[in-house]
Amino acid sequence: MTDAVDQPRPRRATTRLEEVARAAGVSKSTVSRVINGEPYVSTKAREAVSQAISRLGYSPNQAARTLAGNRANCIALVVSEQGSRVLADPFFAGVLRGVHAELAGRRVQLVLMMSKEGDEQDLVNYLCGGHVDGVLVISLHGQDPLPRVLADAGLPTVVGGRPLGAAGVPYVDSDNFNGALEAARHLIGLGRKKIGTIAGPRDMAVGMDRLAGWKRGMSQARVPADLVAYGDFTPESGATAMEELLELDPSLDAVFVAADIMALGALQVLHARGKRVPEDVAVVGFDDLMIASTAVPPLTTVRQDVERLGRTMTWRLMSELAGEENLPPFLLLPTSMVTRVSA
Amino acid sequence: MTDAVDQPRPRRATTRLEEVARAAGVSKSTVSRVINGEPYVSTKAREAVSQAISRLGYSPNQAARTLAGNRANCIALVVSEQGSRVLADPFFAGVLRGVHAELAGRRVQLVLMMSKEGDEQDLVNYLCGGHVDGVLVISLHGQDPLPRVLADAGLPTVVGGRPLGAAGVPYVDSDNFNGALEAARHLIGLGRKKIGTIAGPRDMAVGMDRLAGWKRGMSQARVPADLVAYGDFTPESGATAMEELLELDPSLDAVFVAADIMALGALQVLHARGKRVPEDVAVVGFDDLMIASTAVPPLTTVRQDVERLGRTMTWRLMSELAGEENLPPFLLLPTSMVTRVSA
DNA sequence: CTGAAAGCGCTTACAG
DNA sequence: CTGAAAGCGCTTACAG
Repeated sequence: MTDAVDQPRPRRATTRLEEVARAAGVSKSTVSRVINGEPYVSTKAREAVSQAISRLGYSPNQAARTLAGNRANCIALVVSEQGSRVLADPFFAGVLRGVHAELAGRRVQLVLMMSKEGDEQDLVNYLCGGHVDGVLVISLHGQDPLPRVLADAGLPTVVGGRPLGAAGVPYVDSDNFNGALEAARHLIGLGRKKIGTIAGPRDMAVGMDRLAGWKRGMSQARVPADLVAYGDFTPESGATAMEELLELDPSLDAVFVAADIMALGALQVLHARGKRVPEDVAVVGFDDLMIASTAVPPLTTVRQDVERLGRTMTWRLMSELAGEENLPPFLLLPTSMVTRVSA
Repeated sequence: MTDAVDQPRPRRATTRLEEVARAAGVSKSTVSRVINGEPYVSTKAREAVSQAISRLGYSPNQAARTLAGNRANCIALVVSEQGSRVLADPFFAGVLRGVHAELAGRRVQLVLMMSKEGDEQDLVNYLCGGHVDGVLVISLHGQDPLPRVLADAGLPTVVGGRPLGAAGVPYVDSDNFNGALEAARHLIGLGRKKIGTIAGPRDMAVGMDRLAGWKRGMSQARVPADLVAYGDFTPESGATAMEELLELDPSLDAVFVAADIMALGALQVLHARGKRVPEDVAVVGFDDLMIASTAVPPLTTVRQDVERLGRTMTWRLMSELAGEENLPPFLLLPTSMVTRVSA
């Protein structure tokens, strides 16, 4: 049970606030005020403290700050274990980079947690136990009530991707609907007549929204939208779905694949079936992963800015923590078509 | 400067150890002992406490534990910003998954930090300030002295990938040398005569070791090893390097690419030049990323188990923190050839 | 603008 | 095996 860190190591010799106070010739209170950027400190005191801090290489003890200040100076990024395997690594890494970029300069640490099937209660206990000031949640599946639970507990929470099971909790998402709509238009503009789609999972908002956008684009142009197969954001599922579509309609001449990673599998099947891309079948992906540009042929795709998603989530959360009001309940980030060779 | 979390929010109403003690009819000391799995507690007391804990949904305040116990129950994963962009996302995500898997069940949190050019001192101050019990470092470049500095400060540190600038600091790495050697043998076994390589950066151990392994494999078979071009673990650099090799020797009939991600670029160039893979040119990659199997043609590659790398690093660090002795100074994880179509 | 003092919620010798 | 008490290093009213 308690595997933690067993060894009772000796107290590390680190400079404390008291020593800074002594060196600067002021009280601990004043040092604390300087550290926390409070306004009512004389310039003289402020400078003396700053100098002492850098001379002594002082770094405040976070545990003490948290305990005394009732503020963790720390936010959590929660990823559903399942999700991290599926929605794929590039997504996760991109969000993480954005979160970090936005956190830079703020004195806030990021704790990473993965929610495992069965551990939910522990996770909620921990998060609501005052260890973090707020939570960022990504890779939600189905009707996962986690964000709802956290928000109800009064913990500021921002979700990445529209949460299906937690309406009302603030979220940031790429504009999947319009991105997919644009993809459909692009294909239609190319003069394609038999346009299919490989959609994402039916229990994820990202799957639903991209499918809905594609359907809207098709219906706006009065093109039938009945060539639909589903995948789960893996290349294998993309391959299988492509085979299904080809079976449904061998004369299909275009396909919108709701994720680049599935498009890879689809391209492989088209290649194996002797279909030339884009001559016989035009293909549009979604995401614009690094691999889209090196696919054979280079993949035309709908770009979403995952790093910006991470930045925006973090900004939204930090704004709330700073007490800002009238924050938007959700934010939709624009996508853009990247035209390469496949369509 | 102090952007932190501004709002002085009301103290969250959370159960404390004292309430658990009262509910269980014992002292705070005894509750603490149960929580920390100490031996000298009567079964009766232990059970009463356990029940009270789960009934009250108690979760210990980590800040208080850290402050009182001089133990952070927290380790840091430090990624060099530059590295995270280059050595690529799948690597990072895989390591992270392994770290988390190994941490599961231990009461240790993971704090993620990215080291930025210029921030080194802040980072070192923070890490050495007692906020974490140990550090995992990945994606090191060149002669980065960070691990050396941390280790010298007495902070248990484990590096992922052989650290060039910090000899003596414990590390875990894939056996890049032997993996590359095997790749060379595979190509030679196929009867190829003009075998080139696209190596990784010259300032990274992973680049050096894979190049050295390939050279050894070539020299063991008395095949000249002079067809070498360098890339930086991006598809673009792989493409450029492939062009260089083709220029060096148009009759080249095989290439070992030191990373799948570069192999993607190389395949693209071969395709554009009308070279059939594997008929005209056999290609072997390294890593076995998800995209290797969906490359056109599916890529034969040297598999490294990145998740296991993360697990092993974590195990090594936690073992040290637990006071275990005679731990290995470094660990090399085996790689394996995955034969697909490209070679 | 500044300082003395209380208190955050735990752990840890110490005494029993 | 158990409990009372001190103390970890900060922040925060409070009084000046």
